[in-house]
Amino acid sequence: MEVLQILECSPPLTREPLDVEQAAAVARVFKALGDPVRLRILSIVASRAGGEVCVCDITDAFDLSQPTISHHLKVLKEVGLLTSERRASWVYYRLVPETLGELSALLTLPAAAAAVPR
Amino acid sequence: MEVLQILECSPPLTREPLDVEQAAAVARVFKALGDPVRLRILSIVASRAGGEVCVCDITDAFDLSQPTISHHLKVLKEVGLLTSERRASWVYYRLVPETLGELSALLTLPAAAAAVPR
DNA sequence: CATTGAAATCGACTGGCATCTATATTGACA
DNA sequence: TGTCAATATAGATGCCAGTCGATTTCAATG
Repeated sequence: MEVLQILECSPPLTREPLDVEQAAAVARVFKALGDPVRLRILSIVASRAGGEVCVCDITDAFDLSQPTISHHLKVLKEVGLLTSERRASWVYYRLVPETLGELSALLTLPAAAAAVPR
Repeated sequence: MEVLQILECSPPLTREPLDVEQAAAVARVFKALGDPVRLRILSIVASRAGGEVCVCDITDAFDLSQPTISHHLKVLKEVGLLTSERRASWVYYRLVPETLGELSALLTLPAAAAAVPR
């Protein structure tokens, strides 16, 4: 649950080695991203104007059973990449931008290395 | 092998949904990052001044067998995060910064969402 | 050319994960 | 309150992945 807090304290990979605890927490998040279905789900939610996506819309986008989609949503939620809110009969998921931002920062290159000539 | 090329063509997650092929390629890389041992290995290599790390140094940093470390290095190499070079009896691994950079870009938030006030 | 040390490959074991079907829960509404 | 639709949970199954010990490959060097 405190994945985001650990992410906030983890230095970029290029700065210093991760300690065991940091590596475990960060790996949990990347593992969640390490499935093509979850990546597509995340990109659907993250790119949706308005920020919200109903579960039924996500399910329609895949050729998978409803429980399977529900499982993937749960995984993404558990690692802090998504949140959900129920309104009436429907559940809406939205991105947690902070978590994605921390991950991006973790992978950021130092300015020198970022310049890639030719 | 063309993982880097697909990464280069993949839009940020917040921009538009990934297609099936992009998601598969990107997931391969994130799956490689989804193991705490590999994350630590990567951070050791990425943060090393000089850019190079000998396998023996990596092995020493873990309480795992040499074949296990070798296996993890192979995984990181297969997804384009590391390269290796043999010199004399030793093999040196170094980071492929482009791949890390592409991943970071993939997770980048639009400027508006990136501003996270306390 | 034999030996030694570094690293990779092989084969086996085991635990975990993606997926499914079936069932439960939740909320709306007649 | 009973039914229906949307999600979540439970349980089962088949496969993949992390780890190990044993072995092989490769290069240096005596």
